[in-house]
Amino acid sequence: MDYRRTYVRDLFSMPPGSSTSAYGWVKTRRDSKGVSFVQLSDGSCFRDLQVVIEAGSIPEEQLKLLTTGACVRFDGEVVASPAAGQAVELKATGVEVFGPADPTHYPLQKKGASFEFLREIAHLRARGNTFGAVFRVRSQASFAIHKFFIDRGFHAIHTPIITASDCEGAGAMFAVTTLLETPPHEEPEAVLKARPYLQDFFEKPAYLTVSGQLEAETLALGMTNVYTFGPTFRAENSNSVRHLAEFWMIEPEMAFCDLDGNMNLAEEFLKEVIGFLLERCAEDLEFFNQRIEPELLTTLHHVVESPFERMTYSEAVKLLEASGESFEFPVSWGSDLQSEHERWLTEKKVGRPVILTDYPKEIKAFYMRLNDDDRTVRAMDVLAPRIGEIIGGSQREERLEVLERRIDELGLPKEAYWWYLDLRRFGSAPHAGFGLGFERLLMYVTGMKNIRDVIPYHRAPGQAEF
RNA sequence: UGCCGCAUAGCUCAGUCGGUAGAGCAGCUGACUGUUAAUCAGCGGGUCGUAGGUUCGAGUCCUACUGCGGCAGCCA
Repeated sequence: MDYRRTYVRDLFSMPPGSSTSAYGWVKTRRDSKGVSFVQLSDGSCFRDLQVVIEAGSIPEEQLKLLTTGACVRFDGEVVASPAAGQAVELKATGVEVFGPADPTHYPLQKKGASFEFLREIAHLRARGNTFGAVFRVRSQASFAIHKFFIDRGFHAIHTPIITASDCEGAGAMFAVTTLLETPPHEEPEAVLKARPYLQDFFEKPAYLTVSGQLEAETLALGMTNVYTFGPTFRAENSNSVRHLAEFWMIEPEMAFCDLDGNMNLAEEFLKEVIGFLLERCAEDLEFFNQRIEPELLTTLHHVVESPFERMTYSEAVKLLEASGESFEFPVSWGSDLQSEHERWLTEKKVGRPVILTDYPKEIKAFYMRLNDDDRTVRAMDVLAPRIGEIIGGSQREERLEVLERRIDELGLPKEAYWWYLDLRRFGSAPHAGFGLGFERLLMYVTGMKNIRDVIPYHRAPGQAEF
């Protein structure tokens, strides 16, 4: 056995008469008087292979083992199918059962199960249509993202996953410590209190990263265009269909780039990645369009073909105030937009992705470049129909005095930012970048409604099985 | 974390006014020469999430707890 062999995907284009083997897992078996049919899947593509087993061609006791979930190899001949539903099929001459699956205990069945149930058996769900398709799209999307940046001369960089500075300011963090190596019955809280952090592994508090942005900026101011694509952790107690405690984030950072350039990159990025997937994952996306989100292909093509709407936060607030809609939360300049506001803008008002810019400085991070009005910053959020905010970014504050003033205003520990401020002290440059949640992109592209269903094993409050 | 909802067969669900539980699928047995979520006949399958309470009687009403889901917030 070798990975270089025929996959189910390949069988569909083999000429009738070819002798071959097919490895995979049984989805269903249908029996008739003199013939049985097995749907075989190996995850190499969306389609199943129909295997035809004529009576007597394999031993009766082997046939009985071919139940849903069983892992097998069929040997046989590719033949033109006489029935509708598939062009070719495999006429079996032999079978080897690698792993039977007792049908009275195997939790999957040929009929669909709820996503909630499948989450509980996440170790088996990749065998079904939906999750096979999700994870194939995830793989291709990952490739498309790297290709997009590498094609444009960006350098892939790896920012640290463990960070010893509490200054990223993007939400609650997971502590990283070796102080808990003592057995739990020795009361870890007491241990933590009794022993100063000086005795911990890093000799200071350490955390899992919530963003690689600040580190990415340091590489951009030396290598010009860089990007990260790695795991990110947020310890927020958030229980929603679009948040995870562990997720993958893409963060490009560009020197000699302003907010307009940043918006151009974000728009190009979404268009190219989605366009790539429309081509490369056509069968999988067709499935999502039929079974998950009826408007999927229409909206994806629309995103690829039409320019994104761009407006300032202030313009958006005016539109919302004039909308006549009765929102649960009132709209007023200076407060952050609620989900319902973002949804109205992108779904009802514009009907395609919208980029909002120039938010009030009070509701955005300290590192965003201050506008001349001294009230707004060069921030941008890309909002997409169905899922809301998909990208958040900004032009960064490159002026040392302004950045120091912002840090002081917000009462942040300036000493901790010494290296970040050094960038502005020595050879500072206008620069910009954004962050994109990989799983949010996958939700958008597949139409899946819950972020927990676009990652193999989700991490959320109280959820760390597998 | 707040609000709302749900929890009944392996899965998806129904269960009326409170009267000791039902369907489809899956499983098992059989029928059928090519099926496509095959079809047809028969069979088995339940401590109704847990613990209390009200009642002659609770799947059904009440309380608490647990689990899950949705919405909101936090954001990517």
